[in-house]
Amino acid sequence: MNDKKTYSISELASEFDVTTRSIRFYEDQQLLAPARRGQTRVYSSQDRVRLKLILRGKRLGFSLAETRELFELWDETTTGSEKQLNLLLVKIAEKRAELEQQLKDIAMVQLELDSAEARCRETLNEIQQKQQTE
Amino acid sequence: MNDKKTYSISELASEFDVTTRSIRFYEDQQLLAPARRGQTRVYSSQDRVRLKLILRGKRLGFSLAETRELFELWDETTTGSEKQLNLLLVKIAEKRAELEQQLKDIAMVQLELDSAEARCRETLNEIQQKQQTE
DNA sequence: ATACAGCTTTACGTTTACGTAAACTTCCTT
DNA sequence: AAGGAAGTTTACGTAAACGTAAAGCTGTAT
Repeated sequence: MNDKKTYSISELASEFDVTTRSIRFYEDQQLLAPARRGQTRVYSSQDRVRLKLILRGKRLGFSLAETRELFELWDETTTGSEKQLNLLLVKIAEKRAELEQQLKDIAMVQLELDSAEARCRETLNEIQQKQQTE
Repeated sequence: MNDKKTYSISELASEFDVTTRSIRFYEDQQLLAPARRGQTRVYSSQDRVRLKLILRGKRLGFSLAETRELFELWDETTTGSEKQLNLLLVKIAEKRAELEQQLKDIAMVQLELDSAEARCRETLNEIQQKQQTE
């Protein structure tokens, strides 16, 4: 089955370089639901994967609400009714479109960085030419 | 030279589907600096480009502060000192790394969407099989 | 002349995503 | 037994990115 290893909150926090406060907040926002041993949170490897996904979403500028929505989509892939599932396919397509827009945006910004770097190097060259002739 | 056309704040707002409030806020945060005719803002085509860049940054999850930093980098490509310029190259490299991380993240999320879609279609098939045999 | 459409500033309100502090339990170590 | 180290809840604070009035100026169409 799945890795049966478990994690404490601070293990996950240091592994992913986030605060425990953040992890608890994600739980508060329904993005995580760790087990408890007494009142202590015990994270499974699935929980760990979810955390990884949350942080990945953040790097792409997803809000926590958006990421939670994605999780809900995923969860409903097995349980949903026919109508639900068709709606899901639509939402998945929407997310795809979003990602492709981001790919375009990244390509554009990369071009801008290329351009900035080129100008930067030109100016540096000019400066060094001057210093040679002085 | 550059397009000498100018734009009103509401023209830009409707073109890019943002509120005038947002545009003024970007100015407040030093991301835009339109000319004035009397007290009315007059946006040049360069201003328009900057706005486009701001929104592109937003789609990539950049904060306004980050985008402003990028603008400052760009502006300094002509004026900076040698030390400045070398520091700039470092910053540009950092941004590049960020973008490449985002590319990886997007690829991963795309795989997850593939997977979700597949599961979705499977479940739909099962449902339809059942309906056939009933 | 007035009305209104579009611009302006000022300023308080709101949401998101946490930070930070206080006060408490639990378990281990010295 | 006494004190940390790591966990917990509760709650107020904060930065970012605007939303949302309120109140006023400004050109122009009726």
